[in-house]
Amino acid sequence: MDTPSVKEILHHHQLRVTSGRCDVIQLFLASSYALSAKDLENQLPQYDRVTLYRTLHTFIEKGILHLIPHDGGLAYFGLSDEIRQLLTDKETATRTHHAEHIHFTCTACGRTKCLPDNLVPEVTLPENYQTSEVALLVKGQCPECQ
Amino acid sequence: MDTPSVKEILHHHQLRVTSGRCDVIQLFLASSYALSAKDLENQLPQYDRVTLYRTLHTFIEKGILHLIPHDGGLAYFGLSDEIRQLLTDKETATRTHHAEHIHFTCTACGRTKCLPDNLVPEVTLPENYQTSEVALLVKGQCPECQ
DNA sequence: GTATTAATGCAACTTATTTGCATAATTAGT
DNA sequence: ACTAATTATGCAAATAAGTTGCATTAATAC
Repeated sequence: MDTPSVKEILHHHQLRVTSGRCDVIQLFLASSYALSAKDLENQLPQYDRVTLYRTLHTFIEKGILHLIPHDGGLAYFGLSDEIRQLLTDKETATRTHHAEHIHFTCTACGRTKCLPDNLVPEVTLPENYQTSEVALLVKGQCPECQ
Repeated sequence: MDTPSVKEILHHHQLRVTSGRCDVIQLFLASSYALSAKDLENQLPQYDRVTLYRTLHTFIEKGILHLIPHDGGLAYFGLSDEIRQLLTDKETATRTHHAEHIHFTCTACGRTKCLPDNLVPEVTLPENYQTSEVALLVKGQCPECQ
């Protein structure tokens, strides 16, 4: 059905290995851009909308995907850093893990990409605010659109 | 109907002065938190849903409001910095204008607040990415929830 | 291979947002 | 202030996004 490592990911999270879940993970791996539920529907029409929504929720809960902050009223998802590193570049898996991400949205093609999280700077907030997580969203033009 | 300065804002943007638009601006001024279309519906039930949606869109186009990046499937809006400064603290209107914002979402009460944009740090992106705008989203606990 | 448990698909529902069109209100020019 | 021109509003209805219940099917543990 699949490469062994995708199955491993599911096993490690106590999830049954189904073709739907494997296809969803593969799609995220292949796309390198953040995807919405709508994107999944379009690219995996063999599965019911409801199944895709439930898969997304399950993956969020298990930490396989994360929600990507976005301007409009559409939820976007991306592979969490741990998973991406496990499945693609095990060599670089030693780099430090922040709870922080940089997301880049191209104003030309509209796509959102997860960038390496190694350049998130320190943030200072007003008094009495406690920080638990920092998300950095950058808009501009991506390499493909220049 | 209103304080003169709200009317001025509408005039400056070539928008007709209507009670709906004034009430929406007043609501944003009063709330100090980001609001969704649903929030407007709840707090201004005298206006039709459609009117509120259209008002939000008009204000976005004119730069009176901005969309606030958000995790989930709901669009959130906040007064743009220019407007907020014009209407609330003209004394501090001399501070530098970035195209940058800090938004703070409290994990306890769920509300999102626009913070002063004076502490957005420099961001370095990979090669061939052009930055036009940086949005910084911080999650944690707000002063009221501690 | 069977029992157990979890995932899927379908139908229907709720919530979010948009569009068309007739009516009402605002503004510019007198 | 009065009328014409133009824009905003409300209503109805449509589309889009996301959810829930339940019966069926598939995956796993033994």
